[in-house]
Amino acid sequence: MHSKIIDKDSCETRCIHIDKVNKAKDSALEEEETVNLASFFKTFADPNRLKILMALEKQEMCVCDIASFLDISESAVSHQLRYLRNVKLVKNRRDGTVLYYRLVDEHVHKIILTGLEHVRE
Amino acid sequence: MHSKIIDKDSCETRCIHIDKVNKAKDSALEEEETVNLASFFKTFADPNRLKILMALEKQEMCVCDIASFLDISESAVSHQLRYLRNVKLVKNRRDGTVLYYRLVDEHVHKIILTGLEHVRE
DNA sequence: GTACTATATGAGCAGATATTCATATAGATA
DNA sequence: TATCTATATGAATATCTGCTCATATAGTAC
Repeated sequence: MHSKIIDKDSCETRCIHIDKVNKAKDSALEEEETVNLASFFKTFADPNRLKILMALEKQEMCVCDIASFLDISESAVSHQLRYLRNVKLVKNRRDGTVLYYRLVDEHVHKIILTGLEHVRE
Repeated sequence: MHSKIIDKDSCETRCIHIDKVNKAKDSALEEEETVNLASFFKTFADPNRLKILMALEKQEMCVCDIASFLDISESAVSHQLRYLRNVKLVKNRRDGTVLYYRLVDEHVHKIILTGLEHVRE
């Protein structure tokens, strides 16, 4: 079981359990899907972005409200909102010069809740 | 409703809807808990770490198996496994010189599944 | 003991990322 | 029209992150 097997596709790679490696490869997601999934989690991996998402779960807010809430610059908020817009987690509506942001994804709540379950042990 | 209100706690901050800001502050998590939550999501935000976690959902694997599976160096894998050990998502058992890694958290599966639901629309 | 194997670890580095700052733009008001 | 307000955006920067490389360590085999 511990026999050394050299993988034929990459001569550099040492591999003890080729059956395990093959099983992992067979059940793995497509590369693109994995990258997208990691990218999705990255959205929640920044404290300020996470705070914005959690705040927007309760109510729509404008840029300067969020800046005041987070105590960071409006520019920083605007950059984060662009990020969240790009990944299609928030949308905005305009009322005069004010832009009100809101969540547009029903998975956000579920993701955060599941994460909280872990953090709280 | 659009009256300009200056927040008394920070004179620099402009704030249009102080009621919304206060509501956001009231329902927000503790700073430490938010940071921990963001940190937890960061674990899933790297493609290689995510692949390791998904592979370990199926079976325990040793370092060189994972390196072969991901086609990255054993050192890189070892660093990522240390990361995952530190955040208490994996544990290992020793058999001679070989260390077999496995998942130790039941939330991993749920988090990944919920993320996948989103990525797949 | 020595030699070998599997893994761990620290330093260094290249690329990513979140913020700041200065400037631009869209809509409101006069 | 000009000016003000709320937000957007690009460039620059400082910090963070994941990898490589060299070295160390723990266990095995002799």
